[in-house]
Amino acid sequence: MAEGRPARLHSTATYVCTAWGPVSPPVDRRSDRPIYRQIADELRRQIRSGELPPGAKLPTENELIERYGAARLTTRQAVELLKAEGLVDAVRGRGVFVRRQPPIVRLGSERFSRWRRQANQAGFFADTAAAGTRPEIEVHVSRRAASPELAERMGLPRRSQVLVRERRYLADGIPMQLATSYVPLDVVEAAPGIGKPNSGPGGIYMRMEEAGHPIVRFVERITTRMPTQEEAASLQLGAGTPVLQVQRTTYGEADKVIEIADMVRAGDRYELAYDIPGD
Amino acid sequence: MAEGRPARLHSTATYVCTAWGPVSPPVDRRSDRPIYRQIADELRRQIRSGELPPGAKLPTENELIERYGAARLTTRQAVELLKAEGLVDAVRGRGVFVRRQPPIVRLGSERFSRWRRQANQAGFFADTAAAGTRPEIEVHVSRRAASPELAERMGLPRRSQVLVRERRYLADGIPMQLATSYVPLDVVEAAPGIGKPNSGPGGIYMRMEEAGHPIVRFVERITTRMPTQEEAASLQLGAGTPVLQVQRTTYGEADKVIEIADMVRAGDRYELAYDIPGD
DNA sequence: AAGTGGTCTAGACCACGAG
DNA sequence: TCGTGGTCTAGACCACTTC
Repeated sequence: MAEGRPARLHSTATYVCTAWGPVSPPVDRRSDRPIYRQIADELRRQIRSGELPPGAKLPTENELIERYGAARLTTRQAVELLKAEGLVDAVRGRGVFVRRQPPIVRLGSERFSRWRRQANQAGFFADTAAAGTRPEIEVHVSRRAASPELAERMGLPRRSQVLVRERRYLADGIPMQLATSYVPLDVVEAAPGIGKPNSGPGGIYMRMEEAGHPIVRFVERITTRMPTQEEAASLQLGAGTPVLQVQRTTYGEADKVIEIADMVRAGDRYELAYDIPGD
Repeated sequence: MAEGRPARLHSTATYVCTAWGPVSPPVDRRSDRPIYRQIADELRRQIRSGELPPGAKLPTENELIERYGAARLTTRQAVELLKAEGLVDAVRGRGVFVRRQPPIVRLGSERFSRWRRQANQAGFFADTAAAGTRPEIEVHVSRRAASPELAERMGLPRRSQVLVRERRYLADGIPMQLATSYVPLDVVEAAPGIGKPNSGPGGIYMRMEEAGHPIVRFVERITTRMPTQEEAASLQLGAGTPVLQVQRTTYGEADKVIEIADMVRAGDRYELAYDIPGD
């Protein structure tokens, strides 16, 4: 395309300004900064400044090629950079678009209060109710021998059997988090509801407290990292979207570990809040 | 290179096995999965399995080209994918290496206890002492008018002046976090040490409590995202490394906000832990 | 000097979406 | 059908590291 014609600035522009030079800042080919980074810098600036608001369409590859006089791969490298930064999404056949920020769910530590559990205001259903979204939970329950690491974390003898609850949580059909919980079998025997896919109103914490395993405290450990390929697919994460990894330990009386929960949450859809006493 | 010769598997391999087919799983050119993804899959598998342990050198581009019979750009795309996932680092002139995991600093909420403050065991110096590393803090102090958003967060009238403390924290010369704190001027007047770059033993929280502004509670809000270019440079983050963004609000008596701290922490160097009471 | 990864060009064919 | 982005090839020159 455009063979034999002089490079133009915008495929839809009038010719008036083409005689005066580029409208978009041209690349400086003598600069140490690679051309693809210069192009990315300019697009990034336009996104940050709001010239290209969320949902806006970036120039097509052919437009970038004409605008900056670069090869196709060079313009693609620029867009790849923005994709890795989580700023844009490419859709084959349509174009490249500035990413829209999804609504953020705020999880406060107050949602662990006993009052909430007893009022059936705890857990994912309450989280979605607060956000006005439709909850959906995929559950798989099994029993298996704990790995040495897991047994260590739970204070159990090696190779102890544990109940395993694997879940995927969705709000309005959008995957929010993956979670795997492990519960010692003596706790499950005291509160059989825990072993069912649907653990009933108030969730497994309510079942535990009904069965004489009051919850004394939780500890949550938080890290972040890029998702594995499997996590990115299961959570439908865009490129350049990290995950929050939350590892929760639930303690009953006498510091007994009554649950371990390993969670992987979509990093662009959650905000976690914690209260810390001043003394 | 290798013009006119049939593609071989390893540049250093004997010819014995080449008659039998590739040693590394070959790419399936009829598969729907792009070749560069197939190459990345194989390298990722070797990294996860420990065949390529942290610090190990990946095959060079020329080796990958011969091994998989692909073009140079195709093998580069595979390595680019692994870089974006944070699994490897490329060093010009040397090669591509499996990334080593840096030591992780665990921050527990107990470090906010009054006991720690009074024993001078609070803050970044105590964090590094626990980790056995040498602390370094770059501080810039200024005063400026609060933005409307900041005034809102602090419960101050619009355009109020606030003290601004901007810091960069390093441990053994490695950048760990960027932080900006805002303190209302009446608190600074009561506790002038807060306005000095070195706020003295126990830090600004100790100064506040000495000056009759006891700390009642903290709230920390946590999100994750990819760093900006500036943050990635300042924190010396490798490709594919997200950040933890922590926004802390410090409350004094009568729910007065006595400090706001916005922190950006290297996502691969921190683990945050919080205690949550069971009631 | 040789080998490594970084950048760039000029083509090609394909799958997908919209008109 | 046409324009879009996705994949792939076969070259080229460069900067940097190692020997």
